[in-house]
Amino acid sequence: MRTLLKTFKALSDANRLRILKMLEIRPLCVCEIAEVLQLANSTVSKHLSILRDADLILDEKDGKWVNYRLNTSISDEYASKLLPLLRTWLVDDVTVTQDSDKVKSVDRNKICGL
Amino acid sequence: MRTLLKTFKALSDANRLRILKMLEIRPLCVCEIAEVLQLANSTVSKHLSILRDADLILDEKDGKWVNYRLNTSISDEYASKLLPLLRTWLVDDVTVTQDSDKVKSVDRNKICGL
DNA sequence: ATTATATTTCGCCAAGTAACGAAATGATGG
DNA sequence: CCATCATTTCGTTACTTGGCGAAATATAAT
Repeated sequence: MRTLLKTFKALSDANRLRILKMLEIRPLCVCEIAEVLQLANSTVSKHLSILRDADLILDEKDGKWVNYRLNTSISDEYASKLLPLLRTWLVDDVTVTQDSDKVKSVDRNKICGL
Repeated sequence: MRTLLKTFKALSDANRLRILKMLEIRPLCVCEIAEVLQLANSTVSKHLSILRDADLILDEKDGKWVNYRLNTSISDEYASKLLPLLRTWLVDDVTVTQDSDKVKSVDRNKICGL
């Protein structure tokens, strides 16, 4: 129950859903996500830790960056069922499609060092 | 997005998950649920309205009672996918199985008029 | 009609959550 | 080693949420 609740709570925030939909395109680092969502890096970092605690995403160090990507492990009871569903949802959502466009053009080397 | 968020938020509370699992057994009225969960009727009524707003359950007047039951409509985008998943989850949860036992023995004519 | 019962709505309080900036942490590159 | 940059953690603030009891609503029974 505890784990399932953690998962649903993680999915109960608009910015976290936007992050998950962005990660369907490709892995992203904190500052790329912060740029697209127009949120402080610390806020995005918090959202990512909540998604990671719910086993919805995984993190991977890559030099000075941390890449976050969807957890596609089929052994995970909840993520393996919910993430594929989410992939079929919000496909026509205006905000989500705008985010996707931004993700495709964003470059971490340009935006992070502001 | 708004609708999906409403659905996930509705699923993000332990008592509401317990209610949904109880409704897998049979339709229930407010006071039966309140008896099993040991919560005030007004609290249960609030939970039920949240689940109803998320289209996860339906209500049906039955004399002085209101019966709540799972929304099994296959046309509902989110409920039709999430409720079947939930049915496969929490099957071994101690609290949920205890609730199920209580649901099978509870009688609205005995407990409601306290 | 009046009383009783089931449910909903309202107002309140305590606990949890999302946001930010500032400070702390960890890794890179001179 | 030292400076830089990405990320995380911390402290604060505003808002949301879940709980209750009391009052309001609606139906049933006398």
